[in-house]
Amino acid sequence: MKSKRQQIKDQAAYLFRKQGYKATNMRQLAEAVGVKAASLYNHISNKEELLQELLMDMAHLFTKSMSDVQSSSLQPVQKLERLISDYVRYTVEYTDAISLLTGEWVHLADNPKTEFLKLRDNYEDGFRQILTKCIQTGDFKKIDVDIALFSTLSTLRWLYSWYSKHKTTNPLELEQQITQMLITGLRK
Amino acid sequence: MKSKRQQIKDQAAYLFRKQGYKATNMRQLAEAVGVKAASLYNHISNKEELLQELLMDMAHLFTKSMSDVQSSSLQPVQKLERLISDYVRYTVEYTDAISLLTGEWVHLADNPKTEFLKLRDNYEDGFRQILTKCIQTGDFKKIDVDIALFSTLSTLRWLYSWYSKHKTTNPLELEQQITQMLITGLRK
DNA sequence: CCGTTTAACTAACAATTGTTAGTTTTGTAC
DNA sequence: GTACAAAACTAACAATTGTTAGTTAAACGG
Repeated sequence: MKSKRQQIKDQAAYLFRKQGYKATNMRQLAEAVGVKAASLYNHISNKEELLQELLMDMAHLFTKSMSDVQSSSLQPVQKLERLISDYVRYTVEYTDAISLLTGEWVHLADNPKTEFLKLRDNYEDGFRQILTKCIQTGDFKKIDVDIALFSTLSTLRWLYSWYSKHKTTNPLELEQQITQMLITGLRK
Repeated sequence: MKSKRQQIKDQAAYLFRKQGYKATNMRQLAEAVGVKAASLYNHISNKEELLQELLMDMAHLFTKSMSDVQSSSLQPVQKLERLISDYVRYTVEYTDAISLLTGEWVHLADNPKTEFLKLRDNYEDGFRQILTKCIQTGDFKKIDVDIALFSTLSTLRWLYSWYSKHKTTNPLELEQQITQMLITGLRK
């Protein structure tokens, strides 16, 4: 059974996603949890802590994914496929929290914001290095690596919204379709 | 010279993008315009009107782009290329306002929200029809059309954030790189 | 049972919010 | 220069916000 704290975080993720962090107030959150607003403070210290933890939980997930892939002995293209696979899995499992990565981090205070963006940048850098390797080995064409990085990450970052509308698709097939789309493109 | 109303809208777009609609207050907006908060109401009727107009201006831009392409006699693949080209142009010209399309529409009241989403859905439908045509003609492989649509639109919708970091790239080259990335993929 | 901790409640606070009323200044047409 | 409209200002409002204080009820170990 889930701790009250986790229940609060889950509801917060749901509401922050649907309405945005700033537009969600503690009374709404409390009602969703089934409690009065003041009672929330027996389990959390303040509103921003919720956003902070939700975002950081996800950021650490991706940091782990990246460092696992980096320290593996896979080929560059396989590394890329593994990153995509992880991303799809996380999106399916933590749809609400993942959705916050897109825009809600701007509401973090300076310190946690900096920390969050550092992790985000590290992830992007790791991704870029792997893409670069894929080009060097000749597996990928000599496309602008920043464009490739941007297009790939965009697709992955929007995945949660797509998944919300197509929950039926099974994750494995989804992952394969996306990988194929990104790697071989649209043209026959 | 720009009207005061337009100046207010421009600053609103900038602040809404940077901080979010809910996190931006009328006193901040007023200061950015160089005026006291109450004076804004000589030019606008309320805060939400600003968000509404910013979003609707963009939505109508895309609606126009789509209907122009649809009524043209271009080949399906050329139609797609034209849509991408328009999207890049708009992104470069209206970066701030375009960025609001991503997440800030949730703060619209029910009525304008419905209207906005209708236009958005129409655009997506038009896009899907063109992609379907590209597959039927044999120009594109038989990929899941919803995946192709989703991946393409994701890349376009995130473009504003990429452009903000790479303002140096000229739009035409950007458009060509993105088109190539989407259509021929990464693999050599 | 009892004593202690945990977690719920009510009530209220200080701050911030969008907006309005009323007034003064600025600009323009004659 | 006077009259009128446009647009700025000051001051204040009602509502909403996150959070705290103080208190009561539930849960639990001995």
